[in-house]
Order: sequence, then structure tokens, then C-alpha cells
Amino acid sequence: MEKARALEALGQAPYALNFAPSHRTAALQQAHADLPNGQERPEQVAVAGRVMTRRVMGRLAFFTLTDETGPIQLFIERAALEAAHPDNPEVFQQLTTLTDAGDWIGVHGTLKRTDRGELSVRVHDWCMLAKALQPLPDKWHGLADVETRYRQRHLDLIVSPHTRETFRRRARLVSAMRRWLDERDFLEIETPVLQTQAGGADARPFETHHNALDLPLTLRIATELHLKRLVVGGFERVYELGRIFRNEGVSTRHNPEFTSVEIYQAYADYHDMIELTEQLIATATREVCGGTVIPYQGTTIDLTPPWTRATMHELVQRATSLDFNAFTSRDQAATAMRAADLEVPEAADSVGRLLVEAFEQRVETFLIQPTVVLDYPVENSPLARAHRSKPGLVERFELFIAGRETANAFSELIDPVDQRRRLEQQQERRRAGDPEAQTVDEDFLAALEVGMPPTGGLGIGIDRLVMLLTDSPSIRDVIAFPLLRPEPRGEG
RNA sequence: GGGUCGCUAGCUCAGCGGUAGAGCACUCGGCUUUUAACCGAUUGGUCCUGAGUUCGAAUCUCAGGCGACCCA
Repeated sequence: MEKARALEALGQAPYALNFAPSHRTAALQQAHADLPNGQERPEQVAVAGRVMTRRVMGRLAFFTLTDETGPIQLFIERAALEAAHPDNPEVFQQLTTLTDAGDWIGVHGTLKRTDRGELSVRVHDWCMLAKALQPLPDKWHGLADVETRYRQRHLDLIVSPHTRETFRRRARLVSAMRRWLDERDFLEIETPVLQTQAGGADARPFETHHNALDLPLTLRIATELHLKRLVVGGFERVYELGRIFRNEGVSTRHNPEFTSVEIYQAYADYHDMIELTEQLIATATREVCGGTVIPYQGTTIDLTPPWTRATMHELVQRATSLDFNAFTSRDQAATAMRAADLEVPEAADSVGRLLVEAFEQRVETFLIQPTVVLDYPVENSPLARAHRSKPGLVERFELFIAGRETANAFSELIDPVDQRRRLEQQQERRRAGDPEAQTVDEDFLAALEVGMPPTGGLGIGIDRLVMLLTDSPSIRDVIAFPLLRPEPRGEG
């Protein structure tokens, strides 16, 4: 603060209006990679960035200046600065005493590689661009406190290269996916976030209110139903990549708002969507990580297609020796599960729901390599089409990677009569006390009655994919500003 | 919702019943090839909050807050 005043007293603004850099630091590092130690280049350069470290020794000083592309050293000689400013004998002292680590400054000078081999800008002139009033976090240890990393993400970004890389990769992933879809004539269409009736997923919505219309509204929990209405309307390939809101708990895998991409392709079934998923994710991974074999939390994950495919029944049988195809009643399945030391929750009131329970308890977390799990019970999948040959199942798959559900797809249910029956069953469950059961959406059903072509639908959790591609253990590591409870007082 | 762990200087941490500590940062002094610069000096605290036990609490107990991890 005092230094900012001191700058003003000298006629220098602590917050500049602008600056015109001639180069970014990475470009200079690259262009002069072969400049020998001790050699100089005559051309003038101008660079701007944040002062990260300062080493002042008498009449010579070294700063590290960092812009978005990386660091470059400033070589600050008292003699050179004074020669360039014959009117101001204090110029060296001003630079070394009025700047702190954390300040944004701009410098003009020539290039020199020091005797120790560090490419440097030999500073002839400098100006303060923005004075920092708060010090930077510990330059050696960085930010170890995860809470501060999430609450003050700007500090995390300044000191943690991995965090910067994570959000770069996230941006590249989203961009690569959009490009892949756009190139294949998929149309991105935005559907409402504010809805009178949230549908398309088993989840509780956030509730809000529209004042002028005096209308209770909810935030969307999926984009599914509106995107399907667009398919009814004749758009054969549509998608939306955007934010979804679910009013549920917070964990390393769940944030109340997260990003998904939902993709619908007319005339396709769920087998087509498997291949689409493989190609889309493999292509995007290659663009983000440079290949399809990636490290994740100490293991190696191979995303090279084709991925393993297995039905849920096969996987559960392999893990538990229980053949759910053989069970004819819920009681029979429950007894067998208890015998196998599996938990049997009350809410799982059918053979199919128990199958899913067994899958979640004994299979899900062990699916480390990408695995396409096929053919789900109809009870858990009210929007998926009945299986063409297996009664009681639907044509649905979920993709599991690193033990986490990463994508979900089906041959869409396009029969309006069947769809109404399924949603009415959901509504029954809701009345019976399941707050996540779905409701009957008359607008959606009316659209289906106009005729929807056979369609394959797919949803991918972007955050979980980014976790995978950035080796991040928590979803909060890949969301710039994750939801946290506010701190009670203004500490930190 | 349950369990475990954490919260002490701006940052990273030590101290675990007897005067509140270190490194880095900040301030001052020295230093023309440093890059965690170095050397010397100074400064900096609601020990998360509240109640209790005690002659005495950062330390022990209870309640609360916030977070992390695991489980549901």
C-alpha cells in the first residue's frame, strides 16, 4: 500500500492503462534457444507479466517475470538503467524497492543469456502495470491447503502449474468434442435451463421462482427431453454441451452443478452409439493428451478402441457367481444376495433393481479399464427402449472408466404409449416416496405422438472425463469454482 | 447421514499442561551472474469459535463452525 503511494508520488500510476508487449516469453525462449551463454542480442523487446521471484544484490538484480506462456528472467543492472535514464539517478532503486513478488510489470530491453545459461531481458526501462497489495503464497511449498486452493482459485492458478494445465486441458477437451461433433453435422442447440418440470434423469432439482409470472421453476437435471423434441422436429443430429444442476450431495465425484454433453442421432441404435462414444472420446483424448494411453492415479488406462463390452448380467455373475437370469422373484434374488454377503436395501423392490445393487456393490469400482456395460433392467431406465430380444431389459449401456460412470446411452424409447406407461410407473414410485423418481411430462409425450424416428442417445459427464485426462482425484480439481459452504467469518 | 483426520504469523509447518516458535514472505542494512540467491537485524498471533476442567489450556473435555478423506 505504501509502495503504491510512493509510486504515485513519483508520478507513476500503480495501475497502468495498457502496455504493448512485443513478445510472449515462450516465443522468446523458443526463438533464442541457441543463444550461447554470455551472448547478447541487439533487438529491443517488450514483455509484460507477473513478478514471481526477486533476487537483488547491490547494483545488480534478477527477477523472474511470468506471463501466460511461462517465465523469463529479467537482468537488471544499475549501470544500464541509469544510462538509459540520465534524468533519474534513482531508477534502479525505484525498481528494486517499489516492486514486490506478485506485481504485474512491463519492461523494455534487449536479450542476453547469462553466464549461467538463463535467457534474460536486460532491462532498460520498466513500468508498474498493477501493484499487488497481498503477497503471493509460499513460492516453494505452494498452496498445500486444499480449501484455499478451491476458495481462492486465482492463487492456486498463480502457483500451481498442474492446476493451470488442468483447465487448459478442460478447455481443449470441450473444444475438441464440439469440433468433432460439428464436423459430423451435429447441431448444437441450447435448451432451457429454467423449466416448469425437470425431467430426463433420476434426480432432485433445484427450485426457484419467476416473479413476473409468479411461477415456480426448477433448474434442469438433464437436457434429454428437449433434445428429443428437437429430433421429433426434424433435426436428425443434435447435441448440447452445458451445465446441469442436481440437488444432491457433494463428494469427490459429485458437484451440484456439472457439465454434460448429450448427443442424439436419428436412425441409430445403442450399438451405433458405442462406436460413436469410442471415437469421440478417443479423438478428444488424443488431442488433449497426445495419445490414448494415459496415467490415472498410479495406474495406466488404455482408451484405445475398441473397449471391452459385457452385459451387466455377465459382470455380476463373474463377480458374485449369482445368475440373475435364473431368479424369478425378488425374494429369491434377495436370499441369494444375502448368502453371497451382499446388502439388500428395502428400496430395491425388484429382481432388476437388485441386479443393479449387486453391480454397484461388487463390479462398478473394479472397472478400471474402459468397459461398456450393456443391457440394464427396465425398472431403472424409463426412457430407454425395450431390448429387442431380452424381456425385462432395455437397450442401454453405461461406460465405466476408473471405477466411475462416465457415459450413459440407449436406443431411445420412441413409442409414446410405452413411454407414457413407463413414466406413469415412475410417478407411482414418486408418490410412494422416492424423490428422485421421474414425472409424466405431457409436452414430451405429445411430441412423441407426432412421431420420433429411431434414435440413439448418449450422455457424457465432461467433468469426470476431465478428471481422467488430468489425473485429478476429485471433481473439485476440474471445476474452477466448486461449490463450498461459505466461510462464517472473513478469514482467508 | 456415519466414521477418521485437520484448523497455530501473509504462506508452509513445529510445539501437545508451565513466557507463542522455525523457514519463506514483509521492513532495514550489505553484496554486479543470481535462479528456493546469500549474510545480518527487525517486525509480525482472536493458536477456528464458545463453554468447561485446572493454580495455569494452543495443548485435556464437551458443544459448535469450516474443510479433507472414507463409508452409505
